[in-house]
Amino acid sequence: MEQEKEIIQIKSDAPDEILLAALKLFAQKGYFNTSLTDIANAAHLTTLASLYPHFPNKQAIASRVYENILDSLNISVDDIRRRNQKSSEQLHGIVDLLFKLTDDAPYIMQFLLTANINEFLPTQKPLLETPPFSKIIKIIQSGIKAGEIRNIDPLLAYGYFFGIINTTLGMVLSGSLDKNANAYQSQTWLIAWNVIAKKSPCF
Amino acid sequence: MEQEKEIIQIKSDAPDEILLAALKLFAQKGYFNTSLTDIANAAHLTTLASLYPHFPNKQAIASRVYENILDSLNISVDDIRRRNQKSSEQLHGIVDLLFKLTDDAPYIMQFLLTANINEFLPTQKPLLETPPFSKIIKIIQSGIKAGEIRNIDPLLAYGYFFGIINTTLGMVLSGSLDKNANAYQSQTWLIAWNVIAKKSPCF
DNA sequence: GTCTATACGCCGATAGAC
DNA sequence: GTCTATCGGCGTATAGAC
Repeated sequence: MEQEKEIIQIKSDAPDEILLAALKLFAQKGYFNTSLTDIANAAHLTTLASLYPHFPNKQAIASRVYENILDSLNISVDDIRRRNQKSSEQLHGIVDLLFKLTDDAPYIMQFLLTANINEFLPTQKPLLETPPFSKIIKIIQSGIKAGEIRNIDPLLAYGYFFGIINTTLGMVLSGSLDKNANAYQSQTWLIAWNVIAKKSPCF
Repeated sequence: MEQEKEIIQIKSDAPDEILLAALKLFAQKGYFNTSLTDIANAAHLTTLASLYPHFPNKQAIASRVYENILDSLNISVDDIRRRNQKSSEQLHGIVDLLFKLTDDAPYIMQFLLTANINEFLPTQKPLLETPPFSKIIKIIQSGIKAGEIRNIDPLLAYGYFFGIINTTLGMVLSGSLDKNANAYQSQTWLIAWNVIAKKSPCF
């Protein structure tokens, strides 16, 4: 997937071809069903031994995949926050990004949404404590302060909002929903936003 | 967890002690991080060899765990449908069940919500195609026909509704939300229902 | 049905030539 | 940096006594 490569801004030298192959396999089959031989082959190497000059072990590969995705997300979130003032606009930008990623870089979203990262990277922080996601929590907190978002526990608001978004995207990725993510975006955004918005007629 | 035992109505002979131990370990560490030795020890056997008179292999253990949970859920869903007429009441009953399970039988919910079952049971049907869950879809379809639920793709409605419910429960199970599930139930039900209800002031 | 002992295979990892 | 060859270990599974 060429898009994946661009989106997580990887150059095309050997270690990054490895990371891309690993991402794809981890997303498709899961970490434990993916052997180093699988990764080597997918990265056009004839043997797993060729991985070791680039990475010390299997976990390190998964770690780099994870960190690259988080770094890229973090940059995007920063960009979105800079370009937009209101929390609603910032959240809309993030939703837009996630829907685009689902259609253009499905492996990234599959890895983020369905892999249980702490099962194979027990030392890594859980998603919610990483920079991009704690920034999203901050956006919600700002929205509450500014009176845009209802005054509930920000984490609960996060759960409601991204529960809707992520489950929808997960069903697109798994094929349960048969159109691409883009087809559901405006409708899903509206519903998710109304769930947490203060001015919503809902509550 | 004694509750787990009752809820999935397992008798306490040897094979079921094995299943209970396996459920707990699969939920906590994941299928691939759980060895047969782990399961044997947790089930008070001194060696993994003692598992084999009861189950032919590791997959079979996981399969039985999965099937027992689904059977129990299926019975509960049938019961809820029998006792309630309106789709709203039936969904409320199911939400009630899921919140109770989260507090009383967390391993069951963890297994259902966070395990990627098809990664280690590739031959089993995905959750949404199993009897209890296809019945939930039917409840939503009935609600649409009856005018209780908005006229959208039932699968999308399922995603919105259970996106909110399941994500909330997942955050309780992971500790991201610090109270027990019961503390969030009424609020979360109201929001999830309003998202799909036709008469909601939302839409 | 539960144990001891053991076989077997796969996979992660290393050594060393080129 | 990529290869061939090989090691070591863990985890699944089996044989067979009791």
